[in-house]
Amino acid sequence: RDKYGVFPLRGKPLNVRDANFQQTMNNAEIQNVIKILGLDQKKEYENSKGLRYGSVMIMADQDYDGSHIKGLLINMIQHWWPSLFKLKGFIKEFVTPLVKVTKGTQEIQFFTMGEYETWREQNHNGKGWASKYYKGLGTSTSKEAKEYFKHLADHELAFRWSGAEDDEAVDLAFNKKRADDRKDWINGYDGQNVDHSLSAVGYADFVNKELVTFARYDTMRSIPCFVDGFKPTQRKVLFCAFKRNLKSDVKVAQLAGYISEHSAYHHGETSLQGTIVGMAQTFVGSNNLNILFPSGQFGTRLQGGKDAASARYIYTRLENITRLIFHPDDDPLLDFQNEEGQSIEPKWYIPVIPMALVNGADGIGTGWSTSLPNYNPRDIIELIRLFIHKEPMKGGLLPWYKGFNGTITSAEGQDATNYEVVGVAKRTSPTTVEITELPVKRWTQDYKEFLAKFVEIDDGEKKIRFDDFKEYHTENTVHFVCEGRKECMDALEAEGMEKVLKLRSSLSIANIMLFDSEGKIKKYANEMDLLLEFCEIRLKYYVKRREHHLDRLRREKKVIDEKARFILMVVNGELVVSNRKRVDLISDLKRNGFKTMQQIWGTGTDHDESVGSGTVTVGKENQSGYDYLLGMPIWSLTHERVEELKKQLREKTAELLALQETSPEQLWERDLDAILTEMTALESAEEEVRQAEKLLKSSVRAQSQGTGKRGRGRGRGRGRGVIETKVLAKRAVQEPSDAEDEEPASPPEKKAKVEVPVKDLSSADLLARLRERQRSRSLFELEPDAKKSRSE
DNA sequence: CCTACTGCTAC
DNA sequence: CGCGGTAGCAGTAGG
Repeated sequence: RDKYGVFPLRGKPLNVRDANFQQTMNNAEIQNVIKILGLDQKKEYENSKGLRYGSVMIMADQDYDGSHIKGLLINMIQHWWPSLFKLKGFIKEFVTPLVKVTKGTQEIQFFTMGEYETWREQNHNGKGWASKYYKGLGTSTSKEAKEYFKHLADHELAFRWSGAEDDEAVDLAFNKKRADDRKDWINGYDGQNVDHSLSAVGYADFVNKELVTFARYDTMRSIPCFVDGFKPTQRKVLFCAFKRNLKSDVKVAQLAGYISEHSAYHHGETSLQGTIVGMAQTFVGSNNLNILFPSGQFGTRLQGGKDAASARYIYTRLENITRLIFHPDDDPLLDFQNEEGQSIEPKWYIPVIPMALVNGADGIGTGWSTSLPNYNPRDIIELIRLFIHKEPMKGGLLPWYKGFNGTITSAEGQDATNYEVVGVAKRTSPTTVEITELPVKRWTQDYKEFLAKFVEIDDGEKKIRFDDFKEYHTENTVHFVCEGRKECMDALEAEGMEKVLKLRSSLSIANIMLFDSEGKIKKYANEMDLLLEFCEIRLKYYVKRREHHLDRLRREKKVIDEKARFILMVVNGELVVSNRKRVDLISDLKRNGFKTMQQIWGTGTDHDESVGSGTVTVGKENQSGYDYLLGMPIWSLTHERVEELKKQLREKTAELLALQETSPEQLWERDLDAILTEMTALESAEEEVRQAEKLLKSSVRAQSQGTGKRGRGRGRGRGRGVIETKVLAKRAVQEPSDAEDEEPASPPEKKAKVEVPVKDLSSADLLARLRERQRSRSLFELEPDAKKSRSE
């Protein structure tokens, strides 16, 4: 306690290299470190004299983000106190074991995966030893921590400066302007690791062997794969939704826990919860086809989804369309990964349509970032059909966002990478302008603050200003009604409403970076480049799918065939099974040409036979391979059973013939049709809700007229403890004059009971009913499995 | 013209 | 339990 000080950092420290003065001065973490060490900004240090400590030892989790944190701290010293950076033994790190193995009282710890793997190879794959992975510092117990400090020398690793290349390495990693250099840095990584068993490591080695692994990982987790459009975390969500067969609602927080457990997710659950919420959002500007259903408040366009309720209040399940897009027949073709013996999500899914284009993508990694807008699934499907019929996929696609009422057009004169997105404003009377749509990803709340500037100042100087504006938005639509003097409105119109009201924004497709099917990062010139590559791989996978299932059906048919023949021989007395030696029986079967399970399914396959009445697993206990015959219950050795099998055989044969006569292209088109049908159903349900909302809105507005309230102010922020739709419905009935959701300061007017027209009741009611109906729409049987899911 | 913000998965 | 700070890149909006 007299000689050591401990200071816990909170998350990622500031990258001081290109931060401005203000930001660094305001950064509490940096200021604390300076104060604790007694650092002097201007001083050149020849030794640690004048400092309050002789050295700094960084102790971070032994994971990628831990490496990043070490790097950021090194970066700070290198940038501000190069003399200390060079000072021998001033910066050190504390290394903790990654894996410990125990056998009785023996214990061995490993500081690198390399060491551990070597040991395993030399020790019969670690047989007889129990292994424990240390995922973070928190995995270690207090007792272990004390052990570490007792043997400090084993855990201490000093950083060593040996020349300009060390400074260059840190600059390469943290200079904001060197993203392109970092691309080469990451691509050039050869897989080497820092040897944590040594006593010192050079800075350049740290950067090139350890920090680079963070950079690589950061890019992989932030940038999606073009095949399914998912980042790894999103893929884990879908994998677990399938694994859990998520057909009935589960709490988002609970689902996140399930995913952590079943897909080797090693990060914080809030981050994961955010990913789940993002996959279920439906507001304009989010998903065109959400694969998870949002049951509860998942956020709206009012605040770009930031207004989502907490993960413990909201529920989700698979959308009906999800399994139509990620077809179960493709599952056997996927390359499922393995982590620490656990089968986890595949390298990528192979959706029927390119989901990367449908829902777009945004991501920021190290070295690379990506940005891809959304496109219309119907347009995409039309182009896919052209591809299927080997016609040229002429024309391109325009970005498209479901529910967006403005326009998106190719920017004129420019290169083909820019689009213009325009909202909607209309002069509806000499003194009125109505804004009914904002550019995509301009959120209503932000825009309201912008509009407020038009009413703020009345210095007589401003040519264009509003006296007032009112708001009649819904969750899904924008509606500002701006009132002002005729001269102002004339001036506004003359200058161009879209320009002055900032209803124009642009959208670029110049940075479409995605991982390809081989896991290599690749730049796509435009959406058609991506679509074409998708179509090619997808068609290959329809060929594969067809072959796989033809093969499966043939083998399944053979099993039924053999069973029927076997039973027939038994009941006809041609084969005696009772009271005989096992070996004789088996040689009888062989002589009669019966195939073993292994012969039918090929060697090494552990196929579950689920064709007959009893389920027999091959190759577990009995090696004869005839269990599927000899293991049949005695009561199945009847003529009736033979008839039943014959019927099964006919069905299998029909199925096989049908598939034989279907081309891969036809399979694809069939899947496309199914998606379109479901989309149509979804859209009509949404349309009903929209109509009901419209009806409700118009009646509310009619009632609110004449109250003379000003639709201006700071907004009331988040409604706490209430769901927005309920507020809407409730207010429509009880406080019609307050329906704009405004004026936080003034208490609700005390009124006598408001007469509620019948029309209102019914429209509010209708809306609620429709929402509920949409909510419970399901292709699947709902299962009352609350208890089951808990036990899982 | 340069700065600052935006988006998103992570700490 | 909610809020807020940090990284990383490319492009757009703002002062």
